Amino acid sequence: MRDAEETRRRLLAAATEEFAERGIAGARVDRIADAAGCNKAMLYKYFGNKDSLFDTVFGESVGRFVLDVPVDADDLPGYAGKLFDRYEEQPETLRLAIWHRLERPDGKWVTEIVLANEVRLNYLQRAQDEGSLSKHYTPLELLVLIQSISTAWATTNSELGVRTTLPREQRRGLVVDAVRRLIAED
Amino acid sequence: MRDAEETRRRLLAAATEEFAERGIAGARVDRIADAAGCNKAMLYKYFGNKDSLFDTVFGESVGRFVLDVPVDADDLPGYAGKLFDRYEEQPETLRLAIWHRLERPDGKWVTEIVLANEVRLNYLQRAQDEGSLSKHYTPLELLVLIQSISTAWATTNSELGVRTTLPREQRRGLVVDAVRRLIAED
DNA sequence: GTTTGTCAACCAACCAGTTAGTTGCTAATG
DNA sequence: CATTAGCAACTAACTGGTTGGTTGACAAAC
Repeated sequence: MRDAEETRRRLLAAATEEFAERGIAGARVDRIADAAGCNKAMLYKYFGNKDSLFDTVFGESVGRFVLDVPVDADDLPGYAGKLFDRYEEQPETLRLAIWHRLERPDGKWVTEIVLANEVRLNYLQRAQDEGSLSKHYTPLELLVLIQSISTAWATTNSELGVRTTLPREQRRGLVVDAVRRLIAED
Repeated sequence: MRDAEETRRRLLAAATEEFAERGIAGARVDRIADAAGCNKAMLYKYFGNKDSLFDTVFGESVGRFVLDVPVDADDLPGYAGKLFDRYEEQPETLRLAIWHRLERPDGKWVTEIVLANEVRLNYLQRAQDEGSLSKHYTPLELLVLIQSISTAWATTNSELGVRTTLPREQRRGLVVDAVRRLIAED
């Protein structure tokens, strides 16, 4: 106890879980403080208010994600597979991103995402210039396609009930195969 | 005034807009009643409570969607294009579906979706049996892929800033082309 | 007169954010 | 070493406003 850094970390962890599960409007500040085993006033001291707490949570989440899954322009199917793995293992990242998109329509751009996108686009552009990557799609189009395909299973409505019927390895296989097909030279 | 059916319809329309924009937790019952030009009491009389109002809104939304965009197993790229058009023209449907998935984790299955999926899967299966559709992917896999690709632009983070830079026809073209590539016989 | 639709006012619970006061650590002082 | 002043970490209790949901009085239609 009485360790500011540690308290801050516990609050952030609790907030990540709460926001990922319930979103901004659904999250309860009291629940976060309780889960972190400390008082609400600490939360306001360290993070200002609910909204900026979410911003911090989301920023850190994106930061971790970018570090964990660097783009590999010379093996996009493999890159898509790694994205899939990451979304399977840490679904909070994706949930936070979706909450952010839905609940912050006019929200300013998150610098972490802007930078990550620039880096990715540059890599893809270079790979195309070097001839190691098909030019059928532009870098932007590729990014959009890979992003959506790697999250395809996670964003499918539960009524398809696939999470139980199809094993993870098979779902991963689809993601990798689809991206391979898209960038295949004909 | 004094038209029960009309009042109900106005409430439903207002609720659709409110829920699509703010989700279940973020929606405000008073705002819905105000926007419908009637009193909160009517809302509770017709729909019971906030949650079941959302259920009604979502069910009707899915129903309309299914009627508007019937599956065409013999022209999946065209089908994906029509899905894309529908998501562009009436984004509420997709937003409601996402809110539903996020805020109703343990929610029972929506019968409208279950039925629609069965129909779609059957069509795809039949097309494969008849030989008019590639068997590279299973019907389920095809459905998941088409779904995710047709919503790719709508679910991309705003930081790519594509909504302004790329014209709609070009974004549509990507969706159609990607599906065409996926089901092409090699 | 009875049924049905409408509404303002109301309520208890809840919620984000604040405040005034307490606790425990540390380091300067003697 | 013992005392204590200062300060950051922490807390319980409170506040002002909001929210989902209800009620009872009234009005229109039949």
